[in-house]
Amino acid sequence: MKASRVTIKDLAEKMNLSVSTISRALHNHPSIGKKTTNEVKKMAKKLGYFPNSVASNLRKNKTYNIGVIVPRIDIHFHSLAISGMEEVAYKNGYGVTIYQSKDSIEREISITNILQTNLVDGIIVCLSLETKSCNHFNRFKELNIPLVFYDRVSNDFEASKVIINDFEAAFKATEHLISNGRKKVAHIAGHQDTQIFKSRIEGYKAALLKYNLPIDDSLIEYTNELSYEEGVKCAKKFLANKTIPDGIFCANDYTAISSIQVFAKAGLHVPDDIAIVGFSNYPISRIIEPTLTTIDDRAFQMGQTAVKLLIRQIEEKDKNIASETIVLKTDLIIRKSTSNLQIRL
Amino acid sequence: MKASRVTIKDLAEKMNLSVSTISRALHNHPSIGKKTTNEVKKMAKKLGYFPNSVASNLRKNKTYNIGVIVPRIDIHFHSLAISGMEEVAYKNGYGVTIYQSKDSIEREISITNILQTNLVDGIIVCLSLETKSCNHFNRFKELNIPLVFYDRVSNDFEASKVIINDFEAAFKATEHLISNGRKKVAHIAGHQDTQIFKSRIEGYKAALLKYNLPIDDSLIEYTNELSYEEGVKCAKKFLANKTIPDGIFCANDYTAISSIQVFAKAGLHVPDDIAIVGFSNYPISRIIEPTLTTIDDRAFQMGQTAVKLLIRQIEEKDKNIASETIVLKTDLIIRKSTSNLQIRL
DNA sequence: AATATTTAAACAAACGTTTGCGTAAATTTT
DNA sequence: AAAATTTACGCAAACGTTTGTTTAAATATT
Repeated sequence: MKASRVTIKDLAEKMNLSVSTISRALHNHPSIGKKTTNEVKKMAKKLGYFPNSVASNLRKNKTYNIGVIVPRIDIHFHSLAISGMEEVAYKNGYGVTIYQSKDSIEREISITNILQTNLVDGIIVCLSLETKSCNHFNRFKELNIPLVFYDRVSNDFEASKVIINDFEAAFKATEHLISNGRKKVAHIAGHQDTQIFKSRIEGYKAALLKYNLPIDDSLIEYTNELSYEEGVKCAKKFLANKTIPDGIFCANDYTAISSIQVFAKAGLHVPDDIAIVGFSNYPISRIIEPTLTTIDDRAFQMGQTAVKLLIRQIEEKDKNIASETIVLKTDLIIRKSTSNLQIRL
Repeated sequence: MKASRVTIKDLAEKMNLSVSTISRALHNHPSIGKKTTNEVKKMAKKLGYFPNSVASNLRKNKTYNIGVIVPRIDIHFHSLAISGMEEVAYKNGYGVTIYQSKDSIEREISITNILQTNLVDGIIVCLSLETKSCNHFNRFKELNIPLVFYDRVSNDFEASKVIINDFEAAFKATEHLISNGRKKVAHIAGHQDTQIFKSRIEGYKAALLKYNLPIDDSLIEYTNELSYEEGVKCAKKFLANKTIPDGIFCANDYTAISSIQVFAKAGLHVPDDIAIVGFSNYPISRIIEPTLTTIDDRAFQMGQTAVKLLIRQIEEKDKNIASETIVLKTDLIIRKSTSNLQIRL
């Protein structure tokens, strides 16, 4: 029943020292004698003392806690990113508290309220799909709480950002298809309110342009969520098209996989008849048959980088570090869904 | 530069009231007049007051924070579970701070230290693979901090637990294969130091026993991590076996999928020649061809339930609630990898 | 030996809340 | 109209640290 923790005060009484001496001893403060310091530490261990970080936080006005807002945790991209965040945070003595916006702006705002009362040292955000304005993040500037965006970032809000070059990645992916001999390259696009999907379609178009291929609107299908099911629909539309594509660049892996399956079922061969490129390098992409050529979107590294940036801003707050945007290199991972070495069975 | 927050004290001075009155007004305490209460709230809003939860936490000795230790965040099972946790926690005004043990006992212990100093209100743990003893959790009993295990739990440590009935699920899965007419049912097993994988193999054996089928050791393959690659190896061993199985119950989806692929490549038809059941109902299981019959392991619900249990214990701490073990119902999701309605092409 | 300096520790305030207790003023009861 | 009760608020301590300032003792300097 006696669940009361051992405090510095307890140690002080036990050792006939003042609380300040105990506190300093535990932190190796030079003005405390070696002998006392060691004795204090020994006694602390003996009594099972653990610092109360809440008290320390209050006094120091610092929590060593990072608030993270993600759309959903169970999306592989985000869970990987969070894993990267946790890793770097842990190494630096920070904890990460996770909140899901579930792509709702209302919830995103509500979470910012929580973060504000919780006195987090810094914030990492991947914006919800519904977020148009970032006004609800303004207060963190006033409060001098650093904020780093990753993946879905705001162009209007000045803050550090970690992104990949979606344009370039999409360009590379499309170029890969073209250099593979494909002339009718289609695209399954994401929601155009989101910058990253806009960039991907632009990269796609730029690649067509560069190689003097026409931009054919009937070869572009738009989806809301890039779900597997939507991918099936898009692929079927392509199948029913006047000009059936011989290559598809899909804005994510799920739609790429459904495309593979739809076309295979229709009797077309992937990649011989139609080559397919996805985006994200989800685990499934190396398992599906044929294995899927895709863009590695560096989720883990994105998380790591976001926290590194954030911690630097937290710990050099006085220096008023300028925000920076870090663009991670993406890789095109070439697998069998575009490999022209594959021999038709 | 002036990044100082508005405090209760500021409000008090501004309104010529005492801090205690402000505090009470903000909490709708009955002993503060309606008028004052409203005025205080209005002023709080006007000045942009946000409570400092750290101060409140210190005073109330409660953080509304739940510490979660998972092996890895980017494993789909855990990210789903965490999503469930976050959902319930959020609804109840709690935050979840996530730590990855990375299946290392050393790290798990180190995290418990952090949680102890952080004064979390409760803890949720899925044990690391290396964890043999739970002594490092004992202190939370002394500190009266509730702890709930999920999935990988300890039998020796008295605490609330949320699990599925792995034995029963494995039994169901195997029984399904048998009732499908399979006589030579194999099993790809996980590491036998982990209870859940032990239970699964036992359920498998019990089903064989019930239907008077022999337990053939050559039809059981053990893996360390149930990885896709290991699954490939196991499936190939089965292929090279004297008696090639006509059904496999795999302890997870990845090995099930590699089995599907290995057997298909070998010219066998799934499910006609060999039927395959997985475990977990990963997203990939409804995408792979043939779609995979599998056990839904209720990851999301497990997370929800764990937090519900935990919060109950936190909020009724004085009542000294007895620990309970909740066993979630699993579902066998029948798909094409075991469907005998499938016609051989 | 008197003074100056260094060393080691104590004092006390502060961080922003919450909350038990006390107390005027307002209201009700007799 | 005096006493009892209720209403509305203030006082002050407490939560467990951290840290600027002070102080006493020990050592070094003249």
